[in-house]
Formats: sequence, structure tokens, C-alpha cells
Amino acid sequence: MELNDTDCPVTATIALFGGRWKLPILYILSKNTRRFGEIQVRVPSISKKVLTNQLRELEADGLISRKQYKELPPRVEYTLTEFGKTLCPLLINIAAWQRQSMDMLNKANNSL
Amino acid sequence: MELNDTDCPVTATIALFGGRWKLPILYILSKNTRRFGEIQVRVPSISKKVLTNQLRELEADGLISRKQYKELPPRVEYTLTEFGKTLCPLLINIAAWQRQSMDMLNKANNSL
DNA sequence: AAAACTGGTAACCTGAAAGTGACTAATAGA
DNA sequence: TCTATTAGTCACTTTCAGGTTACCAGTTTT
Repeated sequence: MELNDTDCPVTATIALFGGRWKLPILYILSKNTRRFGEIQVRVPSISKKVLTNQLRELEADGLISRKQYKELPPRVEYTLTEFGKTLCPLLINIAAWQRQSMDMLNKANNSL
Repeated sequence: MELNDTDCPVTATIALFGGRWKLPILYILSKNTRRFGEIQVRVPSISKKVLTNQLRELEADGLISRKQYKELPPRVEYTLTEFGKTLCPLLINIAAWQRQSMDMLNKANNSL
């Protein structure tokens, strides 16, 4: 691809939360710091491997932070970073557009 | 998935333009109505099959419209619909967030 | 002494999306 | 007569994010 993905700020941004489960994970963490197991319970049907994977990517992108306690059995907590929190208003914008566009489509249909 | 995709307005919205090539296509059409071949030239390295596919999906979602002329060789023109045009401000928002967040990260790095 | 607890990892499998190359239709031009 | 033209389609292969299952470590509980 000549129009490189990373050249496009929109594509780059969507890559941050576009993964299969990232949005639900971010949503859960936006309300509370959570342990691995707590996230897993709240995103039903996600496997450990995939959850680990998505968390690592979110961490690598600086959206969440991981704190590991030196205990056994292990305890690891995930939290939205300040940077991660700045994403929330954007997500709200996107949701707002969707609601608005649904209205638009409804009006168009009603006028037929 | 129990947290259904279609339940989430953000996921639903991203699905509209999140496809591999949809953003570049929308960007191209935001500047001009274009024929199939013109789009293909402007998105280098995309194959006909995939381009057709993405165009069909964009059309099904109401973002673009397809006008076929009864000529030979065939001529087909694609245009952003009014609905498609409402997406532009949102994309600008997303790009703005990215620029802002890059600034934020730069500041954080400089202060180390 | 066995089992449960937690947050993983390793090895393997799978399905959908993406990519490839050949083929088509009807006319205009060489 | 042969070729080029455009917007696809068809059949096939490749790729890889995502999914499944089994296993681990070290302490506490039964």
C-alpha cells in the first residue's frame, strides 16, 4: 500500500482501539481499575490468550498500565492511563455521530 | 460475544469505515466523483476484487452511490452520498485527537 | 497429599479477509 | 482481423487475528 497506514492519522487512531475486544476492555477500565480475572468475567467468552494479547497491545500503545503485585497466587491490575482517558471524549463523539445519523436515516424513511 | 457488536454505537460506526481500504476510498471520493479505474489508480496496490468488495460494502452502508452508464466499455461512477459527507467532520475530529495526543506524548518525552 | 487459586505461556487449529491470475462483453480503431 | 478498452467475476491460494486446550508456579485450604 502506497498510502501508508501510519501516514493516515485516522487509520492510526482507529488501530488503537479497533481490535476485536479493545473497546469493551477500555469501557470496563474507564469505570474502574480491574484485575485480569475481573476483566475476563466482564467480557464473557474472551479467552485468556486473547485477553492477554489485547491488554499487551493496549499497554504498548500507552492506553492502559499494568501493575503486578509480588504475591501468590498472582495479582495484576490494569488501569486507564491519563492518555487512555483522553480517548473517552473521542469515543463519545463517535457514538454521538451514530445517534445523529440514525435520526437522519429515520427522518428520510418517514418522509417516504 | 455477549457484549454484542451492534449494541455498541462506536463499534458499529467504526465498522462503516474501518475496512482495510475504506478510509482511503472515502478520502478520494470526498474530493471528487470518480470512476472505478480512477479510484484504483489512486489507491495503488489494491486489487479489483477487493476494491469492488469495499465499494459494495460502502454502498450497502449508504456512504457512497454507484451510477452505471449503459456504455461499452463500461463506465461506472462513485460519489459520496449526503450521508457519507456527514462522516467527514467526524474523521476530522479523529485526526485532530491524534495530532493533539502526539503533542501530549512529545511534551511528556521532552520533560524526561 | 491433593486441590484450588491466579495470570499467564506454548503449541496447535480455523475461518474470514485479502491477494492472484485468467476470463468476459460490445464496440472503436489500426 | 486483431487489439485495446472498462468494470467487473470466478476459482484458487495465502495470511493471520483470533480461538482452543493443556500446562505451569508457589502458597493456602481441606
